[in-house]
Amino acid sequence: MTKKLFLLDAMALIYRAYYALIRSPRITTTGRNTNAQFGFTNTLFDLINKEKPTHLAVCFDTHAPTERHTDFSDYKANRQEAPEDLLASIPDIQRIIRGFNIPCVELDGYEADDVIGTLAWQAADAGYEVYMVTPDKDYGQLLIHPHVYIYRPPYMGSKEEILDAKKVCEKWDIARVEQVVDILGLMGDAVDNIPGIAGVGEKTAAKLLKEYDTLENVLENADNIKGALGEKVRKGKESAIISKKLATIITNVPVQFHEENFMLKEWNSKELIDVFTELEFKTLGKRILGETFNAFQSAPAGVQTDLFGNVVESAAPAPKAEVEEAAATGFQADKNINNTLHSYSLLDTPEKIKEFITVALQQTEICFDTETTNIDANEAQLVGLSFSFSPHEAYYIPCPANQQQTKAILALLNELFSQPQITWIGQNLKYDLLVLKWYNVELKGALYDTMLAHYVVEPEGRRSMDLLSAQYLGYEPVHIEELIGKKGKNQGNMRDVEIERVKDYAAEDADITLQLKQALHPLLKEKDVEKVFYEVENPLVKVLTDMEFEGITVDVDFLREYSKELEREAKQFEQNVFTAAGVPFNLSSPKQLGEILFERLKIDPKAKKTKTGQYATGEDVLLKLAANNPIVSDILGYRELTKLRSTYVEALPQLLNSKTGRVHTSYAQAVAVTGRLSSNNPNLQNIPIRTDRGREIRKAFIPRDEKHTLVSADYSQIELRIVAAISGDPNMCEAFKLGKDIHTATAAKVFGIKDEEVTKEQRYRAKGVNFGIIYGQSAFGLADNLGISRSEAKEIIDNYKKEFSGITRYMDSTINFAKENGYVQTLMGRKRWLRDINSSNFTVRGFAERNAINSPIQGTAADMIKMAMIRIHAAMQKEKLRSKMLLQVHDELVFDALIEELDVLKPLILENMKAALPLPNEVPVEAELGVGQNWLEAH
DNA sequence: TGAATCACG
DNA sequence: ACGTACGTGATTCAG
Repeated sequence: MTKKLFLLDAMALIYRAYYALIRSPRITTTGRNTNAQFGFTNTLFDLINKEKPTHLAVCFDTHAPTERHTDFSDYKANRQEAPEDLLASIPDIQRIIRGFNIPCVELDGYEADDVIGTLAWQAADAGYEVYMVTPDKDYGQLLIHPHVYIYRPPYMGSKEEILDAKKVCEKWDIARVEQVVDILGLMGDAVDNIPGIAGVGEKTAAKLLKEYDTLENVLENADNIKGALGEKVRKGKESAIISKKLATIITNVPVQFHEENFMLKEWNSKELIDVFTELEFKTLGKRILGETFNAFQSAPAGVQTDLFGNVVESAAPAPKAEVEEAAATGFQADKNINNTLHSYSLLDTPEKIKEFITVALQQTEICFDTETTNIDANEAQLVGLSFSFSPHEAYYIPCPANQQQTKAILALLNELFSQPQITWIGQNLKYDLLVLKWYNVELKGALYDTMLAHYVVEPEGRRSMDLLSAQYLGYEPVHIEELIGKKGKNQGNMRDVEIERVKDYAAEDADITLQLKQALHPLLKEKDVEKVFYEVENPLVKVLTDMEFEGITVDVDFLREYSKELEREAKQFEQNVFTAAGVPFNLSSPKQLGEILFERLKIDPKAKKTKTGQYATGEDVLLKLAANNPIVSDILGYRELTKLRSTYVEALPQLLNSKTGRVHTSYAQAVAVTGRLSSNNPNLQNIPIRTDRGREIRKAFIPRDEKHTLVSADYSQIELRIVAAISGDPNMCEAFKLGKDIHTATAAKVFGIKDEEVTKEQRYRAKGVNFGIIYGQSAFGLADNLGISRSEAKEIIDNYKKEFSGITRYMDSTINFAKENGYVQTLMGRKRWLRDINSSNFTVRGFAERNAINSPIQGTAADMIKMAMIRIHAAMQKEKLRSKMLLQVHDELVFDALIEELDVLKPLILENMKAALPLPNEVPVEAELGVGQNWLEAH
């Protein structure tokens, strides 16, 4: 058997693991970030399992300076300090490596690539196949030696990749691997601060080498190179020579390859168990160490769940002697069970489907998933359905392109779907429900959406099924890209993929989702978020499905006319700006605009720059300059009109559904950390209203026909009512109870006058403070926002704090709660974790503190309207109304109302909105309702 | 792909 | 001394 040596570039892999999960970091209950430890361990374990190396070593860099640093002081000079979390992970990772009984190699004065290069060549000389495990392309130069390869572990959905000399040459577009150092010398490396030749990148370097073969030859012939490139090369000669030297990996480092040291040995399980327990690697620990790992786990104390997440009696922890024995022996883990032990059946005849239905009818919980032709559920055709009710077992029913046949299959399944006692489990069920609704299929039972379970357990970060599977099951499922290719114009269609492959993919999805449900289910209780999950999020799914199915009618002719008008006016503004500037330029480019305003016209000597070094030209900046510079109002005018045109007026008519001719937005139910919905494709939650020209666009949203009219109902000052209610501040509660205008009442208190004496300006300022409170604003921010002095702002805030001391108390106690518990929560128990709340960094902590104040307010409002939607939806069904709920805009609901139903519908909406979530301290909830021939009129 | 800008609550 | 309001999504430019 050939001997296979794997050499791991530790730091490169650690960095990659850390940043791969940066958007949804793994945090332990004690607040440690374990991205790097998790990712590295996963990679290492998968590698051992899959590639079956006979020999293995991990190479680290040391802190000692290398020859490269002494020769060239800028080397790696602009490399940023690694994040704290990442550095803290290194000792853990070294413990893990020790646990696997793998040697760590490091040598002062040399970098990991030098050590790896030297060992690789020695081992290859000794007859090994050597794989250097790294994402770094620079290693390509070492492939001069046959039997040495680069192994790039799987990353972010792409498969692992083994690079030989030929593949490396293809990647760089060069003829021989020897040229890797030449290309690096020419182009440099921004990460390591290797300069190369200024203005020469990868493509140019490859071109030069095609002609001149080596870097030295390029430099010798510099005088023959024409044009700007020749100039660059002549200027960069010296730099190129240094760069090549820096990029050359040293292969005669004083290390010796001794094969007995690098041989894979038995693991030190005790060490591994200790580290994994400490890092809270539950599923990963189990995957690597097998069932025995559970026996060592103390938390959660002996709780295990059965197939459907019900708590069952757990086995007693293993006796001490057994523990010692297991630790002493060491043992290899089972293979990835998902790959080997599953049974996925293809149900491609009516008989098989019927047989399946008979079994499925016995179940109370079934996991299912649809395969379709389109990511837009409203345009999708069904390609197949998969089901699972037992882990590692799943069924796939293909649906032919012939829609009649597909309907016949669905007719068979309808008996199953209409069972009221079955709970349907799925990941993002709204999608599947919507696809089925277009086939007239409706699910009668309750829903259990794993995406939403994860949302309430961990509202931040992403939750694609692939990610959840990796995180909670330690298993990487088949990626959809492997079937239909990457997103883009060449993306294929699920319909064209071989049925066997779709079966494996689809069945696995249902299987994994079922397992995910089991993994997530105990966390709902652990984190105490069951209420919001069962009473708010899951029941909302069917409501949103129906809203997305309906869509809203858009008056395209009106928009076309309006577009022309906006274009005409925008041109005029643009002309005015060009005239004032004395030169035409791209007014849509903030960069060019900044240069014109602040360098050419010099309208503000104190112009501020953004963090990227450009001039800031945002609306707030420009408004301050508007008084003295007439050009500014033309710029703002242009901005307003082009924004309206490109984002709404031109975009909306492109998004009409092919079947309905209406616009169907999609609501994201698991995106906003506070619990709000968000709307996309198109976003119908940001249709203009604040300016006259913008507001016009609302006229384009109209009822579906002459028998209908639009109804809009919105909560009045809901967030401030929630502040009053949960803070219990007597003055603010009182104002609401008396039905006062809250901003006027606030102004009266703050300025010490009667309600009737409050001026417009005073009310405006009080409104500013009220909003500031909701966001945790400072005096500076208030001053900036209201355009008043800082001292004035401070006085107002001080008065506010005195008059509404309950609110100040609430803010302080909320922050304290967050500091002690690490989270804040809404009235429905929706939580947001604030891991930075105790940070020593002022800015970071400040951000967390403002979140602590704002999230319960914004989140409670979100809970309330979601519950109102569920109630209204149910009441409309009960009354058999044919009017439809169409849109939700955070505190507003829009309906297509059958005119004859208005008398029933209006009170039904208002009463359910008000009663959806009663507030403490008897603070009343008010809602208002309007009717009109378009959205503007109704609002 | 990220930054800047701006639409909404 | 520092930076300064919460939550979203779409469009445009530019590297």
